[in-house]
Amino acid sequence: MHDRVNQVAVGLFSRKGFAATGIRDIGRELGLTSATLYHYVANKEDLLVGVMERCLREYLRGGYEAVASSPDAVVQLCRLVHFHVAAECMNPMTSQVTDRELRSLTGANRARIIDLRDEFDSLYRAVIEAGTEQGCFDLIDPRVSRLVLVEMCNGVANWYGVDGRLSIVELQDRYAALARRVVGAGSRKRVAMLVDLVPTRLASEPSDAGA
Amino acid sequence: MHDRVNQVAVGLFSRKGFAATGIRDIGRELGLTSATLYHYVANKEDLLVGVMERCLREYLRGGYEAVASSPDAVVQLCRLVHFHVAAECMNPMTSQVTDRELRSLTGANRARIIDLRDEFDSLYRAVIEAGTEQGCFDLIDPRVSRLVLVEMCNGVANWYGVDGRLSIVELQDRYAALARRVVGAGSRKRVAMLVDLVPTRLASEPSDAGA
DNA sequence: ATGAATCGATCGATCGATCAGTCGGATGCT
DNA sequence: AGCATCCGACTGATCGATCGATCGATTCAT
Repeated sequence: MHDRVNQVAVGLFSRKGFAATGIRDIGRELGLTSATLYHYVANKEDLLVGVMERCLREYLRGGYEAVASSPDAVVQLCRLVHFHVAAECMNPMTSQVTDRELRSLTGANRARIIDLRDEFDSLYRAVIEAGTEQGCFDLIDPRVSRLVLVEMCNGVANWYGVDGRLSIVELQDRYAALARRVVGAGSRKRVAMLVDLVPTRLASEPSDAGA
Repeated sequence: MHDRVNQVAVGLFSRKGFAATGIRDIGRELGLTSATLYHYVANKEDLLVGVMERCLREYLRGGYEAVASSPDAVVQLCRLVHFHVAAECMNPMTSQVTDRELRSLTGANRARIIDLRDEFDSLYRAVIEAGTEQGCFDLIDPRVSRLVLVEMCNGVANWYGVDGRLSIVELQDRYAALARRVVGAGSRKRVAMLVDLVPTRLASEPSDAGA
């Protein structure tokens, strides 16, 4: 039941935003009273911060695995982007909420989530530094390149799902190729992708069956 | 005074979100009662939709000008990205609100803003089609490339201002170079930038003097 | 005197959250 | 088997606060 609460909440947070979603809205969609909801959740912000933290930890898990899977910076980048894109596709609503609702958090919660998000960004920073040291990147600007890479991958969740003309695998390949262009790593070298590096379908991601 | 209302509103909408911002919050920051605010604004949603529409119309104005300034698709892309990036830098909060608060609009307002946003996206689509016909682009995927271009430019507003280590001009050049890489238009050809294609500082953009 | 700007008071609605209490099934004791 | 107990799920009622919005009245410059 905890999962169902998270799914319904993420669905509403993603569609209407955290502040515009009432405790009663979540309960109604579950056939519960708002009072009952407090049996599963301490308060509204804890519900949000829990979703965001579990999402970011999954991103970090896969991100670290992708970067650690090879010493070659080009391979690292391709695998990181591969994972990032697939994770966004499999959890579009959860990712959207995690991306956009930072402003709804207060105090220590906000600080904790910011740290996790920064830690994920640092994976891209590490890959870019590795590529620079290895001399296999032709960077226009390290910082701007990193911001563009993160932004373009995060953006997938904004349209994937409503526009699913491409499969996840097709999208992964296109994004990896684009990422190589962004960092100036030619497409000469062929990169073998790990098939066992699979993002998790988060428990907070709505099944879409109710949409 | 209408401008000051818009500026304060955009500042709060950008920081806390539309739904989490109360009418009284806006008034307080202006030294006004919530009742007085209704002398300048019909209602809360009209305040938001006005800001968004004026923002998008400015984006469209400059976008059309950029694309119409040359028949060469590479030049069109560079100038479009140049303008887009500069507009985001000069109006980060207004752009952020326009990007993120679509969900807060209802009915006809939402439809109207979606149309304007789609019209702006179509500028990128037109440039990509022109580049394809002219044979000067080496595209990985037309649709994905367009989404990535729009997303990476829109993303500038998310960090510019808090991290202003680069001037607008420096950022424009880096983004234009990255955009050429994304569409596979080599950096061989030199593109002269129009200096008179300048984005407007919107009346709704806070002066930052109060921050 | 006309009209824009401003106010305090107030409307009904909704907000997040709390409370005491009901219900049914599992558990443990005799 | 019979009874007591406990606990998780759940509820209606209600709290104080705040929400967007409206009203008549007042101020003030032209």
